[in-house]
Amino acid sequence: MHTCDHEELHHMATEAAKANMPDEEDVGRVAAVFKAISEPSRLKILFALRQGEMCVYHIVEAVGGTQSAVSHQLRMLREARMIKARRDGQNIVYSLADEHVLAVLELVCTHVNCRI
Amino acid sequence: MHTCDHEELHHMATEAAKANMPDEEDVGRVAAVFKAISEPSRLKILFALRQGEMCVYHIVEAVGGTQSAVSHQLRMLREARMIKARRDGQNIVYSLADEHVLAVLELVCTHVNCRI
DNA sequence: GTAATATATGAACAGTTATTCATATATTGA
DNA sequence: TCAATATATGAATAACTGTTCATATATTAC
Repeated sequence: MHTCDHEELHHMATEAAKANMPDEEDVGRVAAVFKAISEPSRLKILFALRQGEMCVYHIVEAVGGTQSAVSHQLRMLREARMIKARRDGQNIVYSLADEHVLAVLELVCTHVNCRI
Repeated sequence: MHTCDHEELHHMATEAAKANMPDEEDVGRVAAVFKAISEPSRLKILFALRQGEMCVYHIVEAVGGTQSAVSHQLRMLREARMIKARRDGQNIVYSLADEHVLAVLELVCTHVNCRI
């Protein structure tokens, strides 16, 4: 049996934690969002799109890498609803999905002392 | 040569994006934070610690899994400065690192329509 | 000192993921 | 219709990551 100095306090926290734990599905959806923006290559795309909407060719120019790789990454960001796409003639134009995206980026940049 | 309807506008965005892109090291540090909280198992630990500080044994109780797995996860969260640790006798007591952590969680939960 | 408890860690394996390559789809202009 | 351009995608592979198992470290009680 486990004991620690703050046994009762911690045990109450444990019970509360279990009671207030989001269900597996919600945890998974939140994790998926973080996973989408946890790779440097995808993160760069988000940083680039702070400047406004861009088509794929220009995103490739801004962040580097091949068209194919960027396209795969764009799909993941789109599926996580971090960016949105619209067609404009031959081009697909991407932009940040909503204000949450920028807010999260800014929060974490502050957290790691990175000025953006 | 690439062309699109908003050629000049996009090109300016591309140039601005390159100019304002954080350097590789900063991108990496931001990505590392998101990576740390992009696994359901680690995310659950953060959700659990919303209730207050807990020692490892109680975290294991709250989130499930083995002591070893949880311990590995705790290390990653600690290295990403999402949680902090203090020793209390035989126990190591963990808690959320600062207010940013909760703020980021709440933002993303809102984003995916998950009430926490 | 030893035993017991709490936590951490290294190595190995299994599962996941990012990139590359080749190719497919969609749009435009002729 | 066909050619050119822009973007997307399936499959394969290489790199990465999470978990498990065994073991190590640190603290307390005796």
